[in-house]
Amino acid sequence: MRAYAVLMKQFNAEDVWGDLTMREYDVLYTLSKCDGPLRMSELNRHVLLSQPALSRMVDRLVDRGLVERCTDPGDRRGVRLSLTPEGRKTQREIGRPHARSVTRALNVLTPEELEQLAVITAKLAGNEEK
Amino acid sequence: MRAYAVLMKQFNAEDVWGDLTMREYDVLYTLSKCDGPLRMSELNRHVLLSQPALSRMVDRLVDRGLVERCTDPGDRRGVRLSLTPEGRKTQREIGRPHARSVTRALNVLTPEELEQLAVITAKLAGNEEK
DNA sequence: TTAAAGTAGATGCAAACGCATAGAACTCGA
DNA sequence: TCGAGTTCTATGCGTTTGCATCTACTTTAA
Repeated sequence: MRAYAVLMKQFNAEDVWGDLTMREYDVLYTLSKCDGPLRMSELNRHVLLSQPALSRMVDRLVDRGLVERCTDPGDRRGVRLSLTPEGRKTQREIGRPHARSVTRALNVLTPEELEQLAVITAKLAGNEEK
Repeated sequence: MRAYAVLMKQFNAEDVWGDLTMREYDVLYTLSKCDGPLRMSELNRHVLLSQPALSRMVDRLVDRGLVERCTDPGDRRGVRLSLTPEGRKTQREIGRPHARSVTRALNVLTPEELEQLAVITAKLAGNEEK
């Protein structure tokens, strides 16, 4: 957790975020990865935010033309979220320099350690239920 | 980051926090570790919060009698923060069950992986400057 | 078929956050 | 020793967050 705090502060201090917050970028990034529309609840699993907070954040991103929200035809109380072309563009523009920051931060690790970290985090993230 | 989000949501869902938030506990925990009074800025390095937010959070913890704030005699613009006995007690009461959650979460890792994780996070956290 | 229970997402509201900035204390060179 | 620059923490203010709750839709089972 200490490591996470340190890294996040570094990333946050990097001047690459344009007029997005890191959390907003996180949403755009997640949407850009799992292509195909995502459900609110799916997205919520990836982002460290409460469901109402995420709901309103998506509101704002929709208002700003970065995200599209359309009701799921299969389950009409659900929602399908996807990036607009504009949103995809924004994500890429910010993602590029951010990826460099991440690479730089991870440079202190040896290749074996990187590999180990990948395995470990996958295990931890996979352990979703108690 | 995915792993962090998953773990944090698990921990947050655990019903062990009493009337503290996780962030507040984080402050109490940090103070309990580095014994001897901490400076605001030191504390801020450990906690993922902006300086003003931390300042106000300490306000609240002082009001609630968990933390003590006295001006540093050596540098009179600075502040020395320490737990009150009450604060120490609260930290321990919450820390115990929380530690169990953490242990449980880390149980999916092998002892070697735990060791590797410790090394890796130490390296990442040590890399504070760009 | 239909009422009860369950699930997905939205909204009211008070509390907490971040940004910008202020104020007070220290430092250092002239 | 005095003023410019820096550092440490606090405060004003608009925005965002979380909790509780609500609405709307789906599922279950009688």
